[in-house]
Amino acid sequence: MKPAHAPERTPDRLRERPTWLLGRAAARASGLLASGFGEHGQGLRGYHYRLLASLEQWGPVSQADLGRDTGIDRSDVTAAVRVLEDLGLVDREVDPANQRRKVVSITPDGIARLAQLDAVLDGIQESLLEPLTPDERAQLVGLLKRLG
Amino acid sequence: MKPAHAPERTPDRLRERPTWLLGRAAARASGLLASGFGEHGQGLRGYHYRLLASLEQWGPVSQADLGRDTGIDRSDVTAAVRVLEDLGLVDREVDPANQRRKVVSITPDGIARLAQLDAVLDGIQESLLEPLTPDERAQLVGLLKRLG
DNA sequence: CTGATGTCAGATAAACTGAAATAC
DNA sequence: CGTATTTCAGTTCATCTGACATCA
Repeated sequence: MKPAHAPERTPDRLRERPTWLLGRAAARASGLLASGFGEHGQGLRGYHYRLLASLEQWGPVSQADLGRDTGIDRSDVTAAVRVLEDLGLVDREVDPANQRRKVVSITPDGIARLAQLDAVLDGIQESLLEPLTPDERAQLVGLLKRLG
Repeated sequence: MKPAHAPERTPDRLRERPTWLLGRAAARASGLLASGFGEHGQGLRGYHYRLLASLEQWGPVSQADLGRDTGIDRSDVTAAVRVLEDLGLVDREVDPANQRRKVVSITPDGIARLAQLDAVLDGIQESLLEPLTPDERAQLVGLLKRLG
């Protein structure tokens, strides 16, 4: 009775909406990311990558600053840093000049792992942007940066 | 002792990554969406909007098809449709030709509500895309569509 | 029997909230 | 005292998984 389900019946109200398109693209990216990190990331997730990237670039900082730099809530930084510490990817010590602070720094293992994760991300990025030419990719990046 | 926290210390590894930029933009969009729908949506969320939009455009369908059209899992369709039904925005009846199916259709109230939500989304879209010119917005939409 | 459908119960990842202890 | 830091516990939203009874 019922005709076969049409493959593309996304409502027009969504089709052209930037909010929707952004959500779809981000969902695809995060799907790729989850499976990529699942295979090669050994339990690490987006939060961990962000923290390692920040530590590698900016050097040791307190957890609170780490949260500000990466846009991760302090309470979530706590848990993620503990994971990284247990894996030996970061060190953490109390700041002698301020006993409240715990200064986090990346270890050589952490730097190596960051490089691996970066390679994983390169692959993800490639498959995500595969439909676009290099020029278009740069265009997209430029436009997205302006939205920040 | 410690210098004031620099405002922009997003790691370079993230700054230029489409995956990251997409995530940030989508997060901003969904934040705007949550607050916009919170104020004017009377408890409705993204799922409900998507379902109403699909029903309005394509007419009555089974819940399973509704899920396929909107990219919502059928288990989530169940809950969302129940909410819409309780609000009188959709009707639901068992398909007489196929007792498994429940055919969902949008009501006049649902159509009116959809129009309201659409207006809310217009506002959200405007504040999200405010930094871009009309040409750039169209460019962005075009590029994002190609990623699907 | 196979397969589609609707439903439920629960898990997940990312983000946020509120409260507390500690140190400045 | 007021404020910053870390931590814990709990919550939200969107998404997904697995199981199950029903019916074609």
